[in-house]
Amino acid sequence: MNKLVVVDDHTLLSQAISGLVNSFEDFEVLYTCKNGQELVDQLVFENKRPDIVLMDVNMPIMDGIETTAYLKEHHPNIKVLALSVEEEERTILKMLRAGAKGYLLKDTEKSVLESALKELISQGFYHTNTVAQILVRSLHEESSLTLKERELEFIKHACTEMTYNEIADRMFLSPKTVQGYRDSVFSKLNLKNRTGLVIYAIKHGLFKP
Amino acid sequence: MNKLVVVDDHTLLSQAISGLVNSFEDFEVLYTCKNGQELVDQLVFENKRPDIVLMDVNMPIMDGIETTAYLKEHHPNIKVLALSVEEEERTILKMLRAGAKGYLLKDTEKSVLESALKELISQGFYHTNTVAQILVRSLHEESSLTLKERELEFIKHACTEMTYNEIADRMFLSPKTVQGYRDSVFSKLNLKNRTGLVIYAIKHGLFKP
DNA sequence: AAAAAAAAGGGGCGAAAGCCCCTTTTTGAT
DNA sequence: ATCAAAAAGGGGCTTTCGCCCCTTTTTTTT
Repeated sequence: MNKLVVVDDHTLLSQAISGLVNSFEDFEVLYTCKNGQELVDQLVFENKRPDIVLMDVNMPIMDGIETTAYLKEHHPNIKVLALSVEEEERTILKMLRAGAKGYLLKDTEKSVLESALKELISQGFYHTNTVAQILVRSLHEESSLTLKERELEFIKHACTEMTYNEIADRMFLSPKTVQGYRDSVFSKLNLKNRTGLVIYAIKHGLFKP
Repeated sequence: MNKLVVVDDHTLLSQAISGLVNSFEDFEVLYTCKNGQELVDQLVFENKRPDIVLMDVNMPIMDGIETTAYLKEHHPNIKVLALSVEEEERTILKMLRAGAKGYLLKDTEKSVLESALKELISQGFYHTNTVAQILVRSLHEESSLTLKERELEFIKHACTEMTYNEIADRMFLSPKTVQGYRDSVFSKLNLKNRTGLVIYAIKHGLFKP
């Protein structure tokens, strides 16, 4: 019997999915969580560790990407199957990069869910044609996650005690444009704040301290 | 003839000092500045480079410590003589660490200023007994600039995407206490914001990225 | 030439950061 | 036992951040 946990802030949906999964052979849902934090809290109990987590991407408190990254590091045996309405390439890539073993759109057939779960157990991963295409495409033609020239410039300036307004002055741009760079960089790299950006930049050699 | 520049936000004072210095043999004041930024702006002109800068510590825009550090890096030939009302050990040490060749209190005799300037030219530095004592003391008994254990802990947490409130939770402290650590760390290391702290921490091995 | 991306700019708003001030509690040393 | 610190906590305020939204301008593609 494969143990599952469903993580989704929409309680109704997570309960509905639980029922569905329980109707599959060899699969049972241990419990549901409203966000990643709840899941992390539950994982301290040995008997509450699932084999698979059905993870929503957009959640409050601790979102799917963050939670998946956490699981990858602290519970590498738990397989994450992302379940989302998001069709955006950027989001899908972020989830996969965080360590998800598959990515399902919420409007897929229940039979697809079942075969996805089965393949997850037997193969270790499951990817629809769409996702597979995106994966391949991301190898060639720069992905939407790639940082632009101007954004890289911005990052170097952000690794400084300058305020964004001062950075705007230095780059001969309006403050609003610089804020735009910040927002897109945060989104691409899945960062919460400037501190995170500085650490990222140094880790990846974008800025030498 | 040794060329001087006086940098002080109190125009009257800087003018008075200029007059005084001009009355000394072998010394003349080129011009005065109201803050470090003005000085930096002037230094692009070859004929405006002084031998000595009489530098106030507390100034708006760009303070004495910052300006001295800038000069140390970009104009190492220019000698900075700090001139301040600040008697605090921490401030004095910060100025000297930034590269000042001497530190005079504003209530010293004009004869002391004259001999300080002369020694600055002949010896390269000038230190009163008081300052010399502080320097020696700072070698033994931990200086007030030394980071405490708890502050070092805080710094590690600050190199994270956590907010200060989250850091407080993690350290089992009130947010206000953590804010206190931030303020004292900023003051001791002469930092403007958390970005600066992260860079400092990584540069000095307090945090490994 | 038309359509589609990309780059630049902007409004508004709540949360976080930063900076003064100052008090209480704990701890350590004489 | 007393006194002086260091540590912890706090009030109040301004600025900066971060995050939505959305428009205009420029460049690229077809």
